[in-house]
Amino acid sequence: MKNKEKHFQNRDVQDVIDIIGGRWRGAILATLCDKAKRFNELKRDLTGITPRTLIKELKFLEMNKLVSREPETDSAVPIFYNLTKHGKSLEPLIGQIVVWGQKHRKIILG
Amino acid sequence: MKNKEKHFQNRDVQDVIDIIGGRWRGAILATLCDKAKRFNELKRDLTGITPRTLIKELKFLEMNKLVSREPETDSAVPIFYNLTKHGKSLEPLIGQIVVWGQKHRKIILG
DNA sequence: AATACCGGTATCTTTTAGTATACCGTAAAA
DNA sequence: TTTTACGGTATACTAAAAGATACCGGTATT
Repeated sequence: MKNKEKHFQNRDVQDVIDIIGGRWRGAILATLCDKAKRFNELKRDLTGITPRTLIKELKFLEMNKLVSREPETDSAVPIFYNLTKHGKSLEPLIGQIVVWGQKHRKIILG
Repeated sequence: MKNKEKHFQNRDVQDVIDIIGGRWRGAILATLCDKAKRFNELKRDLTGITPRTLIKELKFLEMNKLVSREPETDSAVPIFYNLTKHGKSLEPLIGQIVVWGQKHRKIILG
């Protein structure tokens, strides 16, 4: 197999799935594409998520530099979660995912 | 919020994650982007997968019309798994995922 | 005739992800 | 001053995914 023709490494795909996959991460990122949100705001928007899961996923996304929690300095000011610049770079990808998903639904149902 | 500015529905993203997510599905699809493969060939390429998991995921992908198992007619001819046309339509998406993943790795490690 | 590969299935155990629910300190609103 | 919202933490549980391992009938190979 020539290098030019070489295809995706499994790991490459898996790395990304590990990040945006799972029950909630894609949804969290997608809803933050909208705007920065506060903890309880997220909890309301992501119907059914428990605080434990939410905080766990947010921390994971923070660690992966996709989401920021601001201000880092303590107290007095309300805390907002937002996409980082890096997180925003996912937006077109998520957009394409959504488009494909809608097409897919038609094929499966139609 | 104007409709034009309306953002992704959580469900849209989740639907797709449900399909390409999970420990192996992305990898299976990615490796089938390469070429049609036989069961044991897939098993070798997807290092560490058990036959139980492989057959389960293949059936799932078949049900979702992303992968075909041919020939359907029984026996005598070797069985190949391949992407369907619909499955192939995932290829650009997977490509974009891979690109983003590589960029992401640099950011996390660098 | 024996061995090995193919395309799986069956059973059991472990791991992981997610759920349920209660609670806590702080701050602002009523 | 009692209540409510915020931003979580703690503990315990459950269900789903995945792994380990053995096995099986059919075909091809030696």
